[in-house]
Parts: sequence; C-alpha cells; structure tokens
Amino acid sequence: MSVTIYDIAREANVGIGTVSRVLNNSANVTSETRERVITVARKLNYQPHAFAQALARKRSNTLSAIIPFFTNYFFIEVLQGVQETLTTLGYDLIIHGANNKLQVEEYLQRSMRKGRVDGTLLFSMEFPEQYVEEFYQKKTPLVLVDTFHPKFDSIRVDNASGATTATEHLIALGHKNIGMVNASLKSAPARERLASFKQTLERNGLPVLEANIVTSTEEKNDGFSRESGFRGMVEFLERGVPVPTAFFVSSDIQAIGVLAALRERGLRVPEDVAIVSFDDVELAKNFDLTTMSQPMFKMGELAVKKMIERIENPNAPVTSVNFKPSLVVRASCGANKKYVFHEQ
Amino acid sequence: MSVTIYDIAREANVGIGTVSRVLNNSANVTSETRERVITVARKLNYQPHAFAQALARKRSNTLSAIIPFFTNYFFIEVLQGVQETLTTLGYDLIIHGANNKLQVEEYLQRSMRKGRVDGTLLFSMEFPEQYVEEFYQKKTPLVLVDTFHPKFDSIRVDNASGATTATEHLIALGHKNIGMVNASLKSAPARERLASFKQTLERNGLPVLEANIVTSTEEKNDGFSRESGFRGMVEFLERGVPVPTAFFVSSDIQAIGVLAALRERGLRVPEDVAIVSFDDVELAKNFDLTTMSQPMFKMGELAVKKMIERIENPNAPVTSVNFKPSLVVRASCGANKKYVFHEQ
DNA sequence: CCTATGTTTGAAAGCCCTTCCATAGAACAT
DNA sequence: ATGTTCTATGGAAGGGCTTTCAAACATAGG
Repeated sequence: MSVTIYDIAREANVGIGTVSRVLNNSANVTSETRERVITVARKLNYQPHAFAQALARKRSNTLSAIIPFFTNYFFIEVLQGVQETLTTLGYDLIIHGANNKLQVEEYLQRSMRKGRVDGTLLFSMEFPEQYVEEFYQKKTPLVLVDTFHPKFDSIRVDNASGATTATEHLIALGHKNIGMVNASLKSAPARERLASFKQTLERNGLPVLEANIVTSTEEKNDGFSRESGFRGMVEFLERGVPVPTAFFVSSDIQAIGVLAALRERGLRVPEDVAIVSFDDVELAKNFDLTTMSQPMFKMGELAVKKMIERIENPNAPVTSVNFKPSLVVRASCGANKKYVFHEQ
Repeated sequence: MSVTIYDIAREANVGIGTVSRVLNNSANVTSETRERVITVARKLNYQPHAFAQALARKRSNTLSAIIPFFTNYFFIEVLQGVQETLTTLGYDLIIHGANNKLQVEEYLQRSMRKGRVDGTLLFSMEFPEQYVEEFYQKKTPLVLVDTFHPKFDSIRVDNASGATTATEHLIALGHKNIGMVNASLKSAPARERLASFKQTLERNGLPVLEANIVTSTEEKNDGFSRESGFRGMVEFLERGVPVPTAFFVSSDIQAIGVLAALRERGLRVPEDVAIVSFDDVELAKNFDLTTMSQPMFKMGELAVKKMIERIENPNAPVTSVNFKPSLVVRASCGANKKYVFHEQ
C-alpha cells in the first residue's frame, strides 16, 4: 500500500539497513549509495511511519500538556512559547484540556500509557498526591508550570515579588490608603499575593486595614473572574468605609470587573481610584491596565527546555524556577500621562 | 522492563492472543479466563503501549489541528469543543500553532507522515492549492474549520447571514445612516460581510454611501485588530462627513478600537453612535458589545464529528456546513436598556 | 458412539522501523 | 602475496501489539 523502506531498498538495490542509515544520516555510507537512496526515496515520496519509528527508537518525540482551559489568556500565551520551542526540536504536543481534578487525573493516567509521550507538562493545577509515587517509579518526566510540588521540576511566577512591586509602585505614586481586591484564599497565588501586599504596606509604615481588603469567596475559578471582581468592589463600596485612593487587584480579569463597579458608582480611574493588577494578559492592554507582567512566552520556552533536560537526564536534581513579574505601566494607575491605548 | 502482554500471558497461563482478546473485549473468551487475565493485568499494573497498538491497528486515534495562534479568542473556544468531543471518543489531539503560510505547509507535511495522525483539522487559514493533489491521493482525512475548499469537508460561519442580521438589527432600531468599519478585503470573511451589509441597506431602501465605509489596509492579521479599528475610526472621523448614528464593525476586536476612538472624540456609545460587531469572543462580553455570535464550541464538536465520519467513510461526498451566527444584544447597540455587564 | 458444528485457545505472521551483527571487500602494512 | 584493519553493507532481531490460522476442545445431532 504505502511506501516503506523495503520498497526503497528494492528499488535502490540496497538493504533496508542501508536505507535506514541514509534516512537517519548515520555514518558509513558511501555518498554514492546515499545519493541513490535519497533519489529513490524522493521519487516514491516516502514518508516514515512515525509510530514504527517510535516503537523502534523507544522514543515518541511527543509531549503532552494538561491545561485548564479556563485560564484562557494565561495558558494560551505560555502555550505559544511551548509550541514554538517544541517545533524547532521536532517534537509534537498533545493537548489535554482539563476543567477539574478528575479530568486531570484521567489525563495523567493517559500520559503514563507507556510510550505515548516522552513527558508531560502540567499547568496551573495541583499535582494529585496519589500519583506522585507512580510517576516517580515510572520515571515519567513531568514539569509543572505555574504550580508546584517539591518532587518535580517546576516553573512559577514569583507572586511575592510581583505583589511587592505592584504595591510599591502605588506607594511611590503617593498613595497612603491602599486597598486590595483578592481572589479566593483557596488559591495559592492569591494567598501569596495578599501576604506580600500586607508586608509591603507594613514595611513602608502604612497601616494594614482589614476593612480595605476584599476576598472573593467564589468557587468558580477560585474567584479569578470578572464577576468576582465586580461583586467584590460592589460589596466593598457598600461597607461604607472611606474608599482608598488605590487598589491592588489580584488579576487583570478581576480588575475589569472592578473597573465596571467603580464606573457604576461614578468613580473615575485613575483620577479617583488608581488600579494595579496582575498577569498582563492580552485583555490588560485593551483596558489600559497597569499590571504585573508575567513572561508567559518565556515560561513556555523554559518549560520545554526543562523537560528536555529531564528526559535526557532523569536523575538530575529537581529544579524550581521563579520568574519575577515586571511592572507594565499603562493608564489605570495614573502614573502615565499619555494615553497608552495605541501601544502595540 | 515494563509490563507487556507476554508477561501477562505467562503469569495467567494463557497465550498472548488471548490476552489481547481480553484486553480488547473481543468475543470468544470464557468468562473464567477473561477474569484471570484481567486480574493479572491489574496486578501487574499493565499499560498498553500506544504506539505498538497504533502500529498493529493501523490507526493512531490521534488528530492534529493546525491553528493560527493569532485568532486567539476564536480558536480557543472552538478548540474546547474539539477537545471535549475528542476526549469522549478516546482520541488525542496534537496542536500545531501556525503563524504563517510556511508553517501551515510544514505542519501539513508533518500530518501526512504516515500513521502519525488519523486526520487533520485546518483552522481559519487557506488550504494551499499545491497540497490538494497529495492529500487527495493519500486520502489523508482533512476537515477545514472557518475556511473553505471545494474538495474538502468544511465548517464555516455564514458571514452573509450574520452581516445581514446585524445590519437589519440596526435598521430596526431606527437608524437611517449606517456606516461600516471593515477589515482588509484580502480576507474572505471581510469581503462577505461587506457585501451583505451593502445588500441589506439596499434591500431596505437605504443609500449605500462609500464615504461611510472604512476598509482596513493593514497587513497584520488582515486588519482584524484593535489598532486597525482604532485607526479606521480616527481616519473616518477626519473625513469630515456627517457621522452615522450606527456602525457595523467586522469584528469585536476592531470594535474595541472603534470604541476607544469614539471616546477620544467625545462621542458616546450607544447614545451618539450605536455599534454592532461580529464574533462574540470573550472580549465582547467585557465591553458590552452587541455582536453576532458564532457557535464556536458547537463548531468544534461538529468538526470532530465530520472528521470521524470522514475517517470511517473516506469516499463519502464532500460536505460543507454553514453555521448561522445569532445576534447577541448587549449595550453597544442601544437596544438594551439594562446594564448587561453582569451576565454570565 | 461417531460425526458435524461451533467455541476457545495458542502461536505465528505482520505492522514498519532501528540497530546489531556478521560478512564482504577495500585499503594498508608487511 | 599474505595478513590485518576498516568501512560499507545486507539482513536478522527486536520493539509490543492485533489478527489470522490452525488446532484443540466442547457440544449437539444422528
């Protein structure tokens, strides 16, 4: 039916071993035979059978990525980094979109199916403890992105550093009364961002008022949502406490809700209330948000690099990289005089 | 090293054929032996080797999707439909993010590597004419999503119908002077949307004024961008013609730019200018845009179904499905009195 | 009880490749 | 010319599975 190395061997009057050697650029083939084989291969429009190769090589050149689809903006940008790097290395990427823990587990199972993939990237979701042992035993390479487990390589964002920078930026702009709209404390990033926010206020001699902090209690997406931000700010405004002149918001998507709530109340951003948020997803640009930018593309790249290293050296010590977010100043904090909307 | 059916066969005192039959739920195995084999398999924690299976079955249960990353919002939602359907069918999905024609071609090549995937989904990008013959010969199943070629199955959005509905909505709201901000005419959807816009005006006895139509000349992303919308509207406002009371904008992302341009000029939406756009990506919700909604998730589902049909019946006649976009009324057209921001 | 029919089973063949091993031949040294 | 060392090459083995084939066994019918 379709062309195999046997066809090429016959046509070129060589053995299949030689064909394989030519196709894999192995040494010890005269340039004459090499030429001949290549010509025939091209003539027959030969395409290697990936699975047969994988079976023989015991390597699939394929990775899988388990990704929560709901983290939309974040993952898509990391994914680009992953993809681009992978392509240059000749790897393929299998996507597993998970929306809950159960699915994560199912996909982890699948990833362990022998030979299917050379390694797995797990994004933004906790690695289930009960699989630790199994992954360890089977030495299935695993890299965690935007999540953490002491036994596996991980790449994360330094939430502490980011929250500190954000808060300090507001302080530097002269704000004395700064509030925070946070996501659910069930989420580790939310906890870390809150802690550093408080510390930074203290370190700068500013009071830490619990009344100025709104914490989401929403289940859905751990409160990292527009609705959560909206409701959080509405709730806050109803508290009747003096409205801070600035807010640190734990994600861009929440900030959009916050913006809407402030608008409804007739409060202007940044004139009445300055906003700094976190993530710098595509959206942030559209809303002119000053925010803490995560190097998502780079994180994707690094994730792949780490994975390759892990594959090549399964016994190397576990590493954990923290990316420091950088401040992107747009209009919402009031620091920027010019209208930033036109930026690329 | 790792557990194979041979290990199971030995341990369970049966032949490998029997093991395979049990594992594949084939008929003609006594429930006794079946039980025994299953027990042993479980005990040894057997995982089938996907590639060996694929090699023997001549079927990989894997599809590839070639996707332009820049269509972000659109593709991600379609992708969810694809993914979810695929998962229930036990298929895997390989993602190929392409940013230009060259990459598309490279990935098409890869997809043709025998056995690698059972079929390929091509998103939003033209299928290169020079590959038609090859795909046809090799019978590599191909389904086009949001793009079209007469020789392959395709799933599209009915741009004509969508543009008509959008325009009629504005007309129904009493607007007599309606403009359009369009993307580059290099893009087929842009051409189709424009044509129907004009036709609808005519059919309703309204004048078609070229002066009221802005066409993007931008290369990048065929003018489907925020910047393009912004510049388009700024340019329009400088023409000095009377500003229409309503605009049909060819995409949500452009509409966001349009909104910003109007805001700069002090024009309010929807009081001074009503806006209806196209796509209904996540963003549209955040900006309260009235827009033509594409059933993206469903398109993904259908794409997979079509693919499966094609795989199972390679000689079925080519089909082409057009999804009719539906109008989602939010705030930007002025029809909706209530503030819609809170919608889920 | 024997034949005919059907069911269950083991094992070989095949899927397509890579890699190892043995051999033939060339090149070189003596 | 003979022996030695290398290089080039063909082909078998092996990777782990499915499927086919033939044999073994069971059941039923006469």
